[in-house]
Amino acid sequence: MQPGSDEEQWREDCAPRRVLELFSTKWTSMILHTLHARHGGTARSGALHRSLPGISKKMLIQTLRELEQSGLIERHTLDSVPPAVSYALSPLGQLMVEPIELIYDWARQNSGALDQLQPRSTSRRRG
Amino acid sequence: MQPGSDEEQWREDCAPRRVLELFSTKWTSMILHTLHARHGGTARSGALHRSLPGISKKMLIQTLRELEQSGLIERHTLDSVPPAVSYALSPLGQLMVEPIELIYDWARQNSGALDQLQPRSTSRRRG
DNA sequence: CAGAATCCTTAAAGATACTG
DNA sequence: CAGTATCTTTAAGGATTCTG
Repeated sequence: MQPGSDEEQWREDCAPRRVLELFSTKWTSMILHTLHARHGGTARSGALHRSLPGISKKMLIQTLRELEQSGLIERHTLDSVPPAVSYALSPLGQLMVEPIELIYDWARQNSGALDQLQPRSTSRRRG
Repeated sequence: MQPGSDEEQWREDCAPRRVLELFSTKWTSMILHTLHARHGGTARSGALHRSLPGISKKMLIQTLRELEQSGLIERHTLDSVPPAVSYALSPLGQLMVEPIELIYDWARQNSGALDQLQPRSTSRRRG
């Protein structure tokens, strides 16, 4: 088609790819979605864990750390015994929830058509 | 929030997760996007390869095979020498391009804010 | 040109046990 | 409750070589 038009989007580091890279790890988008859609933006670790059936404690904490380092969530701790820790979407995190909800909404609206989607023979992500 | 509301979306096999799983492999969404946005839905293998800087021939063919098996693209071959093969978005593929373009559009519109996104220390996806 | 066949490296994810 | 520390598995992705 137009070989050289809008060259930025083919760069390795363009915005779309950064967003998609965020979606490429198993739990990232699900945690952000759950935090937003099920907990209104803030939740304690345990509550979040219970909202995410199938996730291991390790993957939960690890992903939360990565999200924190990316500036998408904030970790708030109440120095009590037993410890109480909550995670909240940062402003940037609230922004990143937008495309995630776009996907969720679109997918739910098209779930009928998506049933035709054959799962890949390879991959199947070691779940 | 509402613990038990809309229980489907927390299932392992819900539509949103199937879509996101498709995005989880490195080249899938980029190939579909390129096929659509740069080639109008159909392209020959070589042209596609040149439109995707950084992809290896192996990953291109492998991902194309998976997309074909998922019913998202169709492989058309002209039995000539040298061989000519083209790949085209199927109706289902054209549907799946929708959420991909949603992401691309959203990301381009918010590329400024996305510059704040810190890359994760781990991961960095072996590219 | 389009692709198959190997080999290899690493990271993503899970299991399990332990700590304050 | 919230989190760390290992250990292991496996598959995703890449490099290279070969073929019709």
